[in-house]
Order: sequence, then structure tokens, then C-alpha cells
Amino acid sequence: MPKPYYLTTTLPYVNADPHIGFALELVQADIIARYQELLGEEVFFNTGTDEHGLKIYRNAIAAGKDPQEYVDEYAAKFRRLPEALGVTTNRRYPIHFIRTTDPKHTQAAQKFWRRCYDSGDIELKDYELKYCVGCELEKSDSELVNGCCPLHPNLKIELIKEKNYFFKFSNYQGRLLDFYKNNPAFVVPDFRFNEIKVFIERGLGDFSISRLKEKMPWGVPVPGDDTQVMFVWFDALVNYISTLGWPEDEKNFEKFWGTMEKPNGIQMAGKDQIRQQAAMWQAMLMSAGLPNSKQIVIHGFITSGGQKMSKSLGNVIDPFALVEEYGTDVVRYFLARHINSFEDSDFTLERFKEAYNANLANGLGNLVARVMVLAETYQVQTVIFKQQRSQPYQGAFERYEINRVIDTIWEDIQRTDQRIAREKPFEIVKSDLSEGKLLIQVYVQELAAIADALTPFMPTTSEKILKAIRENRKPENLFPRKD
RNA sequence: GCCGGUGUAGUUCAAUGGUAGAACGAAGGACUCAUAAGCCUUAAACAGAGGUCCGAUUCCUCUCACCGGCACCA
Repeated sequence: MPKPYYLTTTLPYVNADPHIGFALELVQADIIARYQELLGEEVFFNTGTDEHGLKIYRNAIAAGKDPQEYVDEYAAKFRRLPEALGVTTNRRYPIHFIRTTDPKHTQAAQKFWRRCYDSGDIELKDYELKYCVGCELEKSDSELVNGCCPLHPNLKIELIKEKNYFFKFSNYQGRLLDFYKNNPAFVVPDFRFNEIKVFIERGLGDFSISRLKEKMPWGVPVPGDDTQVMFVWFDALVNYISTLGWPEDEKNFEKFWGTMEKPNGIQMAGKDQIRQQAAMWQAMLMSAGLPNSKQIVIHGFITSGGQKMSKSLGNVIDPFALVEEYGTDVVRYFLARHINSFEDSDFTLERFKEAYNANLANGLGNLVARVMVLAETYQVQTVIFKQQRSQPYQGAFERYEINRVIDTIWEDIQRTDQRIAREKPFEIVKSDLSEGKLLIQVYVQELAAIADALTPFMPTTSEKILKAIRENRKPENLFPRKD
């Protein structure tokens, strides 16, 4: 009986082109999801796009476009990313792609708002915002230097009062801390968990969750107050359950998101998202009387040549270009094995190419060729056993240590290479054909196990290898050397 | 400033209170089934100073360096 398994990425904000950092999140999530499929579970995989808010509104206006038209274009771009990364390829269960401008989502967000409101956790308060006359823009504290706008340091920041709805986050300090205590693996890795615990222990302030519609109309209307729209991330977070058809489809919701007693929703997110995912969203769920998430898995960032990627530095890595040149599975391989699952990692084209040649061309690709040439030449038919996955492989998967898991596969590749060098089947086969064929059968068997273990990481490559084994034919070079 | 973390071969990472492992890269060797691939061998590291201990890379303190968090940026 397959168990329902729910996994979601965060939704990227569509104010810029798809980023390699989000490609990492998608690939990590997909690897975990495919592992669950391999185990036989019924997987609900969610991703999508976050499309409301001030930045998008401004960008659209600046581009002379209607906001809806603007986000439609971006959503199409972002939808191509899971395709380019093979997330949609050859899956047992289709992926779900939600846009926060989907009507079913906006309605869910409004329903969610009402539930929090009915719990008494939403109230109208004065909100004092900082405004730079020079920029004609609102400024947040983090944007200011010494209390001044860095672009207009000679102008005084004006304080403007307006009414906003606030979420009473302060009501949830104790409940969140209890929740963390009762769920000691709620955030992975644990150093991120500590971070959020300390943050909560320091005390919580309420936060604004709406904006004046006349100033910024590009948001979900606040139910019962047509002067306000929701602040972007309040509505965006609800996607994790609106994608399941909540509130209408209670059955599907409960099946995948779980129940109060047994939460089932697992979320992937970048390290900049801990507070929102592990604290605010959890408090919102509590307020709405819905089950919490089961677990939040936090990954690091990808730097480029030791620096943050930026257009001005010209070190931005485009995931589409990478896929174009090397292919989907190569990019997946690199992100899985050579980018740390939890910490920041550096990405350079040199490292990428080196890994390609050393591990894919010389390692996996060559092993497939050497074994399958032997099998084809000597007509060795092999019946593939049912696969058993090793303890280190499974254990590392349970801890989300993706690079550890895939390391074990390369250990197996090396072991098979060593074995062939030691047993010399290419000699034995000349003196004792049946003995040689027996040996070759073992290597094919090992190759099949490698292909099986590879399924979550490189689904297309894995299938090519298994097909070659079934047909007993050496395949085309999987990974030609690049010099 | 406060809190937390990290510092191990050229590089990316492991492990351990008692001879520090691997991968990539480098050098050499024997072979040839394979994508001049693979295999074998070699060189190469515990940031610094104290302390506890029979013994510390591992535990403690300090110094230095780096990183992260300290709320309305998604």
C-alpha cells in the first residue's frame, strides 16, 4: 500500500530570471521525491511561482505592461525550469505547478485569512512606514544607512502612518517553542533549527500582512475590506495547501498534508527562508487551526567564483545554458554531488567540467561501455535481480544528505572497475568461455544495481543503462569526454 | 556589539582521546575489456598559543581568520 508523500519547494518570486539557486532546490526536491517513488510511495510534488507584491507591480509598470501580462510571461519561463531540469521527465505521478494568481489559490488565501481573523490573530493597527521623498518610495530599515536613504543621504526620511492589518505573531512564541521541542527534527540541518529557536526565544513582534490597495493594488484582496490587499508572502505561503485543493478538497488535503496528529507535509527552502517557513507559516497554520508542516529542509546558497552572483559582476550562472550545453542529467549530477546539501558551495565552470570528465565520462560512462561491450561481444544474457539498496544509501537519504547518497554510488562504480581489473574477464573469456561469461554476468548485475541507485539522481541515464542491459547492447557513449 | 558555527593534503570534503581517510588534481608503474578510459604505487594536511590527560587533530581557554543569525527584502 503506497503511503502519501508530500514535498514542496518554495515558490520563486518572479521578478527576475530563474536562478541556479532555485534550480538546486528543485533538483534536491526532485531527487528526494523520486527516491520516495522508488520506494513505492505516492508522491505529491509541488512547485510554482509567487506572483504578487510591490516589486512585481513596479517592474510591470516600468516595463509598460499590465501586471497580469508581466507575470504570465515570467510564469512561463519558470515553468520551463522543472522541464529543463528533468523534474517532469518520466515520473510516476505528475508534478503540480501552482501560481499564486490562480483563482483557486487566491480564494484559498482569502479563506485562510478569514480563519486567522476568526481566531482573533488579525487586527487593524497603525503602521508607521518610512518614506524617501527623493526616491518616492517606501524604505525598510535594512535599506537605510544611519537612518537615511543611501541614495539621498541629505534628505530626511519621512514617517507616514497608515492602517495595516497585523498578524499577532506574538501570540505564538510559546506554542512555537513547544512545537519545536516536540518535533526535534522539524528543521534540517540542526544548526538552522538552532537559529530559528534562538530567534523565537528573543521574543516576537507582530507583523504587517496587508498593504493599502490604492498604493499597491497587485495583491489578493483582503476579505471584508476592499481598501487593503494582502502583503505578498501571506498569500504566497498558502500555496502549500491551496495546491492540494484546500479548502474544498478536504480529502486530498488530509491525505497529503496530513492531520493534526500526523502532519505529512515536507518543505524544501533556502536558508533565507527559515523564518518564514519554520516560524511564521507555522504560526499561521496554528492560527488557522490546520496541521503544521512535518519538516523543513534548508539548503545553502550557490556562490560563483567565491562571490555572490550578480549581474554587475557578470558571474551569474544560467541553469538553462548549462542544461543546453551538458544535458539535464549532468546538471542534476553536479548539483547533487558537488554542491553541499546544506552549506553554501561555490560553483565554477572549471569544477563543473572537471567533475564531468572525471566522474561521468571516465567513471560512469566508461564503466557502462566496458561492461556492455563485454556482454554484447560474448552474448551474455543477464536477468536483473530485484534491487536492494544499501544501508548507507538509505540512511543518507533519510537524513537528506544528498551528496552522501550519491557518493555511495560512485564508490560502487569504483568497486566494479577494481573488480574487473582484478578478475580480468577479458582474459578468462579466452581460456574458459563459460567461466568468463559468468563473471561478466556479475558485472552486468552490478551495473544494474548502479543504474537503480541512480534513478532519483539521473533518471534518463539510469533508464538508458537499464535499456542497454535489457537489449544486451552497448549504448551510445553516454558522456563523451570534453577537452 | 550579542549569539552560533567553521578553520584538516594544491582543491572539495571525511573520521577519530592512542598509527589522520577519500575524491579531483600532480608524479611514476604494469596492463589493454573500455570513452588514451580503468587498475596499482607515490608525494601531499590537523590556523596559532596555552591547559586537562599516560596520551589531543579530537575536550577546555585564549588569539587570529572566515561564515551565518540578530524581523517586514522576497
